[in-house]
Amino acid sequence: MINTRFSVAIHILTLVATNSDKGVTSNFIAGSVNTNPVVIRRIGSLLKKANLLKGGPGVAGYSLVAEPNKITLLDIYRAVTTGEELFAVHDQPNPNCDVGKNIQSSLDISLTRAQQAMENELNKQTLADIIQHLSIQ
Amino acid sequence: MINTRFSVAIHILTLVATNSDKGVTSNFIAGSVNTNPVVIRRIGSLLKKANLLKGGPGVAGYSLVAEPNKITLLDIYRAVTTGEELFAVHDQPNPNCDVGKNIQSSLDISLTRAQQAMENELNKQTLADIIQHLSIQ
DNA sequence: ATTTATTGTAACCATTATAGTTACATTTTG
DNA sequence: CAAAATGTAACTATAATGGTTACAATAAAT
Repeated sequence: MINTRFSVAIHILTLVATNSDKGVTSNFIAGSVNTNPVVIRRIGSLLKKANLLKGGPGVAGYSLVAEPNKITLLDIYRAVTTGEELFAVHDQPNPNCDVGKNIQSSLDISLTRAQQAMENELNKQTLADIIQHLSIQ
Repeated sequence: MINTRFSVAIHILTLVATNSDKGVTSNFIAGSVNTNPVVIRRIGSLLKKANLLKGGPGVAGYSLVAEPNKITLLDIYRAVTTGEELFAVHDQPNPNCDVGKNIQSSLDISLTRAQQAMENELNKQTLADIIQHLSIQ
């Protein structure tokens, strides 16, 4: 299971997008996510490195760098999973076995396709879609 | 990152498929995967519950229930991730916040699509594809 | 029948990841 | 200068993961 940083990151960006009038502080966000403000700042830090969020020490609250319909879920996913693979593959299969010798590259072909398919779908959806789904419950 | 049980499960089934003459024991498999036989038997147990493998106490080695081209990677994925979601969502968002109140169902819509896309791709690939990739390195 | 080899599973352990927390330096605003 | 934020290091508790030992249960071979 992929950890909650991705869903929390989406939550953060959604709050910033829908409260652009107020100062959306880590404290405010933590109250909505129901966690500690440091957890928010930690993920906020990743989102800033990915150029999705603005803000900094002294500045009260975060703001978006781009419009919600320009921020894809893939952008957010990549921000919080900095380049890691979706599927782990076991380390040291036996090189003296025909299967062990080649299984990693064989797995790589298939698992990369699955990851690609997921990322393609994330790339079709934006923060604006998330916001829209909020209202039509 | 998804744990190595999935890739080890594929490795196990590949060995069983390509060594149907010999008795493919947990010991033999462990030597190829490079782990402890109990780890293999543990995953083997899941694959038996999913009706992908045959074998049992007293019987030396495992054998396949179906032909490799009838076993999809999705079958294997489902066997080792017994029904759990791909993406974790944080637990208790604040119900007194418009975003917190609805974010879980909004996330569910989007993340389910991404999981579906991945599973659709896994469903297109079979154990036979894995075996074929082994030889064309 | 007895021996042998094997699987199934419980129990335990070490390592790692995760999320929460405290503390404090840094920075901007007023 | 004071107040209010953020950034980040450091520490903690909890849980997941994979490895290991141990042993009961089973089937095959002799």
